[in-house]
This record gives sequence, structure tokens and C-alpha cells, in this order.
Amino acid sequence: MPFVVKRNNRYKSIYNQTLDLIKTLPDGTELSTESALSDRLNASRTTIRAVLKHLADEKVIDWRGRHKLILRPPTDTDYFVSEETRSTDEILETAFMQWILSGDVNVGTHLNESEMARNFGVSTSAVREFLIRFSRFGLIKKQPSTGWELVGFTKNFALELSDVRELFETRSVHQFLKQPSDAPCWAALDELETQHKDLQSRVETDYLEFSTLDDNFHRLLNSASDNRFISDFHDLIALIFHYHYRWNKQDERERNTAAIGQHLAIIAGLKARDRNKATVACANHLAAARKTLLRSIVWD
Amino acid sequence: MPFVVKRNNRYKSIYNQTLDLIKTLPDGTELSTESALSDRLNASRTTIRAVLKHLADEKVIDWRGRHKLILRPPTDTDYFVSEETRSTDEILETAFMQWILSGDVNVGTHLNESEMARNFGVSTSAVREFLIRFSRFGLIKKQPSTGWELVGFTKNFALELSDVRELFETRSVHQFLKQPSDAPCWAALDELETQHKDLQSRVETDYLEFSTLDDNFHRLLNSASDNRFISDFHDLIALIFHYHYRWNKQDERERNTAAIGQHLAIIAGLKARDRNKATVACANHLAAARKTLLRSIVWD
DNA sequence: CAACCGTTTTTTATGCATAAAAAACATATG
DNA sequence: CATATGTTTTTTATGCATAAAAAACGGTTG
Repeated sequence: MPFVVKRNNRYKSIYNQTLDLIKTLPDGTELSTESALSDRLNASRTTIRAVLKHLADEKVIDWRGRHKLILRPPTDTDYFVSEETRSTDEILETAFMQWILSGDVNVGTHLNESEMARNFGVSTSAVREFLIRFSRFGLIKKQPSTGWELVGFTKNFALELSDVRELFETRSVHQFLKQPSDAPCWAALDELETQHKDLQSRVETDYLEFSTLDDNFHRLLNSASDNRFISDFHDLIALIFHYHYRWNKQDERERNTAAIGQHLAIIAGLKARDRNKATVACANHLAAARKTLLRSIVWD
Repeated sequence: MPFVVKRNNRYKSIYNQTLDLIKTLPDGTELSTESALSDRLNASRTTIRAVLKHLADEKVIDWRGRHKLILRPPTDTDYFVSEETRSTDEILETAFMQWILSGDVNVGTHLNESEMARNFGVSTSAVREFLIRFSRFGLIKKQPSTGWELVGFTKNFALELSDVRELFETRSVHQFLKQPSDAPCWAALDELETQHKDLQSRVETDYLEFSTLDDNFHRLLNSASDNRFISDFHDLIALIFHYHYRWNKQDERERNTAAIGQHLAIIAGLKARDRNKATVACANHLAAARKTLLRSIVWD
């Protein structure tokens, strides 16, 4: 008897999205063609047809050949719960990051594949492939035939990460300044400036919104470098910060308020086409980010 | 019936290493203890015992409990052929790099897992895990449920690679200059200088030896940065250059001769503790390397 | 009794089967 | 006859079984 059954999270996720779509349409109207739905929801027709079948069984639609009549609006109970629609990889990433960032597990710990599979409720292959994929972030490493070892989010990790980040972002700032004034990135920068000022005015209550803004801002900066290795590295930064924002709540409001100001200084420097000013503002911001990161170290 | 049988390349590789070891010992002497062999050859006692068993069967040793008497020196036919001792990952990497660098396969090509498994004579899991592992180099990428796509060693890839390389190595040169004069890296630099001069004197015939020297030199430089992300990136550089040296034979002697001179200029700058001179020499070398790389592009 | 070997248990590596999903192909319909 | 649906084939995702290898355990021997 199988411990873990094969997941069909894609189908369930598409099913939920189709319910959302139906909600926007009045009863008595027809759903579009299978191919159109397939394009729109980014799934194969096979999946779409499985969804339509289920919708018909649930009497949400009446499906006969090319006619797909909406019978009733979906209710909350029609939806699959979010746990079922998440991909194995998402589940693993969240569980794993929570596990290692909680500090319950020590640096140098040997990671046991079958134990992880048991604890996280997924198969050993899923764990195995996740670990291989995840290893590119440098938080774990493996020696052949001996398995995986937790490197962990240590002080050195944070320092090395910050060093490279400073190297890359400084370059990105300089590349940004080289963009022609009609390049779309300048409009995007204006938009981000507005969003920053908006959030600044209501930061007391809404400081949690900063995390998304932060990611968008740095992603825009780095886009000027137009370099896949810099983008890849930003994925790592984003990962670390994502979970950092999620679990390290210390001084969060103050930190975010300060960071908004630092971002605005960089934006001002860029808009003034003032290389020196922008560079200094960037250095200030990254120095602050480095400090924050170091304060959140669990180990050493 | 299985298409592919499970490999035991580790055992075979250790067996060959044990034969090497026995060659250094005269007949009639005893091999050391199982644990000692295990430590020395970096394998578990289980593997060592399997090797000893095979050695006894082949009458190379007489094995009775703790007595392992050497009966005869190993012959060439005792050895497993190298194909059998290579790991699946090595096999895949070589075959895959040869395949994509040969230019027979176009950028954007969809990589079929089972086809690759068939062609390379390994299982689909092996291919799958290889692709995940290999994807960190950015030569392939995957979109969920749709499989892998060849990004390929394109002009942009080479340009972006070179950009980051210049960023990192310039930093490494500066970090190198900050090392205290009694740091071991200075002695290592002296040693490399000697090797470079030695090779320079016989470059006409032995220019193929440069590839190893090149890797060692850049690895030493980057070690000054003491940064895992910079080291990881160097792995990518090393991979590209390894196969580049292997298949791109155009002007190889001239290129290597020039590169030796460039390396020596960097070494001279470093030894003189002349930041400016070292930086310029490094920039020159990397500019030449960039040019070489771009000339070897298969696609675009 | 400490180092060593024989045996058992655990973990990792890897082939493979199969469900889920995508893609291709065939047929129908307006 | 172009576009849609119905059906089949192919490919990917993923659970799992098991051989290889490592690690642990326990008894032996000098």
C-alpha cells in the first residue's frame, strides 16, 4: 500500500482558477472553447477536459460537446483547499526553509532523505530532487555517497552573500545610468518612486507591504545589468529576504521605514543622472541591509 | 528485463586504486587493516571488503581474516576499464557537453529525457537529476510540465559570463593584494610563477599543459576572495573552458602562449604590490579571454 | 582492552513502473 | 474547410523497489 499518493495539484489548481473565471460570468452563459481555456489558464487541453468533467459532475456547468452552460455560481466549498493546489516543490521549500531558519537544526547536520520525506509527507525522489535544485543557493551541500549536509545561514554565508550583492548592485546602478532616457526602465522607476512615497505616507500601519516593493525595486535595478547570472543571484537574495521578512519581525517597522528612505535616495540619484550620488546611496542602503541580515543570523 | 543495470563504479574505481597501491608493495608483504584501507582510499569498509574478496578470488592476495598476503603484482588485465569506473554523472556531463558543444543541436531545442537516457545509456532518473544539477550553469532551463530547453552557449551567454567574470576577478586581484605577506597564497603564487616560466620555455611543444595551469591560476586568484559564490561561478568558468580547450583547437598554441604572458604580467603586478599594474594586467587578460570565448561560439 | 574483523542495519543511488499532463492525431460540426 | 471536440500517443512527474555503499553493532584476538 502506498504511503504517499501521486499528487494532481496542477489539475486542482487549474480547477480553482476555472471557478474564479466562472464567478466573473453570469449564469446561463457559455464557457469558451477548450483550446481557449487551455491558452488562458496555461494548461493542456487534457487538464482542461478533466476540469470540465469535474465541473459537470458538480453541476456547476452542463457540458455536452461544445456546449458548456454555466448553471450556478461557484461557492467556497467548491474550491480545493490551498494545501492541495500547491506544488510539491513549494511545499518542500516552505517546510525546509522554516525548518532550517527556525534554528532547531544545527549547522553541519546530516540531512536524511527518507526522514525528510516522512516528515514533510512527500516521496524520497521529491526530496532528492528538491535538494539538488535547492543546493544552488549554497545553504546545503553534498559529498558523494555520504549525503547532504546543512551549511546553514551562517555569518560567513551572510557576509559572502552581501559582498557579491554589493558588487552586482553597484554595477547595476551604473548600468542603469547608461540606459537611454526613453528606455522603459525610467518609467518603471517613476512608478516605483510613486509607490515608495505612497507607502512612506502610511508606513506606520502598512509597513508589511514593503517586502514586495523591495523585491520589485531591486529586480528593476538588476534588470539594467541584463545578465542571467546577476538575475539568478537575485533569486537567492529574494529567497533569503522572503523568509527573513516572514520570520524575523524584530524592529520590522523601523527597518522598513529606513529602507524606504534609502531606496528613495537611490531613485533620486538615478533620476538626477548623478553617478556619484546614486553610488553612495546604493552603498548606504546595502550596508544597512547587510547589518540587518547579520543581526538575524541563527547560528555561530 | 532491465535495459540498464545498476552500476557499481565506486567499487570498481576503488578496486583499481587498490591495485595501484599493491603495485607499490613487494610480494609477500601484508596489506594494512580494513579500516586503514578504508581511510586511505576514502571508501566504506563494506566496499573495501568487496574489493578484498575480488582480489582473493583473482589470487592477487591470500585473504584469511586479518592476514592479507600479497601473492603477485597486478597486471594490466586485472584492472577494470576506465569506462566502468566513471560515475554516471561524469559520463552524462561529457556526453552532454560534447553533444551541445558540437553544434548539432540547436538553441531552443526541447530536451527529451527518455531519448537522452536511451542515447547516453543511463536511466531516466539519472538524466533527470543530471539536468537539475546541470541547470545551475545556465546552459539549459526548464519550464514546469513542459520539460527542458537548451539555452546553449550563445553570444549573450558568453558576454554575460565574461561580464561577471571580470567583476569577480578584478575583486579577487584587489583582495589578493590585501593578504598579509606571510599568507600562504604568496608562496603558492611564487610556485605558479615558476610553473608558468617553465611552461613558457617549452611552450612550442607542450602548450596543451596550459589548460591545467590556467585553472590553477584563476582558482588561486579567486581563493583570495574567499567567497562561495565566486568559487561556484569559477566552477562554471572551469566547465566552459575545460570543454573549450578540449574541442576548440584553433590557434591553440598562439592563444596559450599569449595567455602565459598575461598571467605572468598579473603575477608581476601582484608581487610588486602594485594595485594599478595588477588591475590593468588582469583587465588585459580577461579582455583576451573574452575575445577567445566569443570566437568559439557555435550558435547565433 | 584497544584495535580489528564479521555481521547486521541503515542510508543512498538508481532503475523502473505508472499516474498526470501534454501533445499529436483523428473525427465531427457549423 | 476551418475550428472544435474526441481519442490516442508521448512525455513528464513521481512513488517505490532494490542494489550498492555506508554506518553501526557486536564479537574476537593479539
